[in-house]
Parts: sequence; C-alpha cells; structure tokens
Amino acid sequence: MLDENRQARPRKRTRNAADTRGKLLTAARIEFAQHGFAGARTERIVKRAGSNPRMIYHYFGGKSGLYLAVLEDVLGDLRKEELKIDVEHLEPMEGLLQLFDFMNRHFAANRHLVRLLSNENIQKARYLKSSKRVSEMASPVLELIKELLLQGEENGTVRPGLDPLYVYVMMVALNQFHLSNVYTLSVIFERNLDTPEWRAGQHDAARTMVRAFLAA
Amino acid sequence: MLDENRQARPRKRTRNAADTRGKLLTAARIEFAQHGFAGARTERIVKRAGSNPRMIYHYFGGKSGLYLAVLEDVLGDLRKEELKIDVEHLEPMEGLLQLFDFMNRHFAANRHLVRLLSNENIQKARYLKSSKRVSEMASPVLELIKELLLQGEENGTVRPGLDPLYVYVMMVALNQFHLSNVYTLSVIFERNLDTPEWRAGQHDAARTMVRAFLAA
DNA sequence: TAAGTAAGTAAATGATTATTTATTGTTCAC
DNA sequence: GTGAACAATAAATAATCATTTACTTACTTA
Repeated sequence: MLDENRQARPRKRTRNAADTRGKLLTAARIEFAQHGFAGARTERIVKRAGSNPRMIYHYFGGKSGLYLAVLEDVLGDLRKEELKIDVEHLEPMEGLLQLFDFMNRHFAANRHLVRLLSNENIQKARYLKSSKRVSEMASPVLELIKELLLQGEENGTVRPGLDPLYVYVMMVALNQFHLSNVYTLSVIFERNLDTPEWRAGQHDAARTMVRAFLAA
Repeated sequence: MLDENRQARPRKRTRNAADTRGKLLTAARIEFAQHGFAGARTERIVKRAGSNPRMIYHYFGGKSGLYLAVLEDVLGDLRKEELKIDVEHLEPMEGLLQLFDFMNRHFAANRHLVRLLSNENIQKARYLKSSKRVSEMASPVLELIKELLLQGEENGTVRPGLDPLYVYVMMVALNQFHLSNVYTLSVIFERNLDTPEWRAGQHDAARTMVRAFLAA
C-alpha cells in the first residue's frame, strides 16, 4: 500500500480554485497570527494548505497580498457578526452590557484576530492603510453605542455626556488586553493566566467596571 | 576636506566596552520596538549604534541574546521607576488613582516598552520565558495595590472583595490598549487618535471609570 | 474533439541577512 | 616596554526565504 504512493504517486490532481484559495487563506491566517508578517514563512503556509508556493502568487500576488487578504477577511468576519447584534430593543444599560459581552465572546473565540491586529499595530497599520476595503469595515457598533448612550441619558439611567468612541475603545481594551498580553503577564507574575477560570473572573470584574462607569 | 575622509580614513579607533554595549542596546531597543524580532535587522541596529555586526556577537552572543537583553533592560527600567512610587501615605482611593496616573505617564513616555511587550506576546513570550532575571521583575505595584485595597476596604471608601491582580490588569489595559492600538483604530475610524488631545481625553474617561469601579 | 485557458507542480534563482573568519588596533598588568 | 586579553573592523560565508521559470495537467467551449 505504502509502496504504491512511494515513488511516483501520480497524485490525481484536483482542480478547484475556490477551495485552494480558501485553504491558503486559512493557513495564512494561522501563520500570520502566530508569527506576525515578518516572522511568517510562506513555506509553512503552503505546506499547511497542502498547496505550493506558486499558488500564493497566482491567487494573491505575493506574501504581502496574502497578508492583506487575511486582514480584510478577518475584519470582514467581525463586521458580519456585528451586524447580527440586536440590542436596540433592550434597556440602554442592558444593551450596552450585552454589547460588551458580545465583544468578549468574539475576541475570545477569534484569538487570531487579536494577534493580527496587534501585529498590524507594530507596523503602524502599514498594510491596513493600503486596503481599499477599510471604509466597509468601520464598526457599526459605534453607532449602536451612540444611540444607547443617548437613550440612557434621556431616561436617566446612564451617565450623561459620554463620548461613544471613548466608551467603545475602553470596552475593547478591557476585552482584548488580557488576551493579547496573557503570555508576558503569565511569565512576569509566574502564574498561568491563560485559563478559562481566569478569563471568566476577569470578564466579571471588567463587566462590573463598565456598569459602574456607565451608571448615572 | 571631504577628500581627506574619502578613501582611507584611519578612523581613530576608540575602545570603550560599556559605551559600545550601551549604544547597541539603545539602537536595538528602537529597532525591535519598531519591527518586532523577526522584522528587525541587525544591519540597521549596528548602523544606528555606529558599530558593526561582529559586536553584537561579542557582547550579546547574537540577535536573540540582544533581543533578550533589550527586554530585560526595558522591564528593569519600569521596575526601577515603580520602586520610586510613594503613595502609601495617601488616602487609599487617591493612592490608587495616582498609581493609575503613574502607569499612564510611564507607558506614554515609553512607547517602545508597549511595542516590545506586544511583540513578545505574539511569540507567546518565547524569549521572556528564557530570561533568568524575570523573577526580579515581578511588579512591586501589585503589593501596593493589595495594601491600598485593604486599607480602603477597612475605612469604607473602596469596594470590598476586589482581587489585586484583576485591578492591576485592568489598570494596565486602560492605559496601554489605546497606545498599542492607535494605528489600526485610526485607520478603521478614519480619524487620527495619535494626538495629545485624544490621549488626554481617553485618560480622563479611563480615570473616571477606575474611580467609579473602585468606589464603595 | 481540439484549442485555449486556468490550475497546479517542481525545481531554480536571486536577494537578503544572520553569523564567522581573519586581522588589526588598544589597553593594562607585570 | 612586552605580551596577553580585549575591543573593533572589514570582508567572506552560509543559510534562509520570497519569488520566478519552465513545464504539466485539468477543465471549458466553440
């Protein structure tokens, strides 16, 4: 059986553009998240995708093009999820907290997103800047926060005069920081913070914090 | 004049171990912060330090050794600053808020620290783990927070039952996130967040948040 | 069914870059 | 002052890696 594959292996060559492209994209997402742009190796990407180097050029024009595609892909996913959020019918405070929980879930479930953004920041958003699709990615969540804050202000349940962008950034900070910094924190404090328990505790504390801040 | 330097330039060779080592370290700090480990180029480091490649091996054993030295150096600086903090004589709440302000100042003034940690996290603290000096770096701030929380709990000015580590991590998160993520945030929201004004506003909001959270 | 185009493979290439080698200059202890 | 150890330089080397070239195989459609 093995001998059959050993030397020649005619390797019935399938031909499926969408599939190959998709596999490269997924493999690249993992590689870039794990090593950053400069640390990523095309060879590893290609190997994981079960393809070969030439295909990166065929579909994406090169390593940079592939990287940008990954970035757009991942941010697109976030956007898609965000559009599903339905909190406008809730009490403002409850709505804002559910938004917070949504972020928490999304980031926890998409660690590569956090890593990719972290890496992209180190390079001062060099690649993201060159994306023609950025405008599509502006978070609809900001608008949502704005409305909820306004409603809450009106019915007296939310602290007045808050700037939506600050609120958004702080929410993301509290949900993302512990994820993107678990490793160094764990080493420095000689304690493994990369556990579901710790994350649950941190989310709890963070949620309390947000509520205390938003309350009138 | 120019001709004199042109071809031979005997280049009176000075000999100063501490100085050369220091210059390499500083140049490396900038380079690694700007490009991450994989993206950093020894050639650029050496050029900026006015030295030459061989010296990296002479003093640090190689690129990895230099990187680790930078990391330890930067964290050592943080530690040194932290030991100067004197807030134990203050009211607990005031003390905690001043701690928060200290962090804000330190991170804002040491952007490379933020970047280096960010990059180190992408690699899952690979190099930091191998440091023999990590134990020296455990932040004394954690103990400080613990004491202040206790005092505040006793005199009824601070919310009881808070875990110092969560408090610490959230404080760092609120002070660091907007720094390590300015670039992507700026692109996504099509608005320059890398300004003193924006940072001041964010610090203000964050401070209010911390106070609201800590209050009894 | 033949021609043309897209998808896929294998291997070479060429650039970049960390690391070494070989050598020279400087300092300091004795 | 001499020699041993250290510091510095320049140039070579060896490894790594993105990118190309040349070629083969599958699919489409006219």
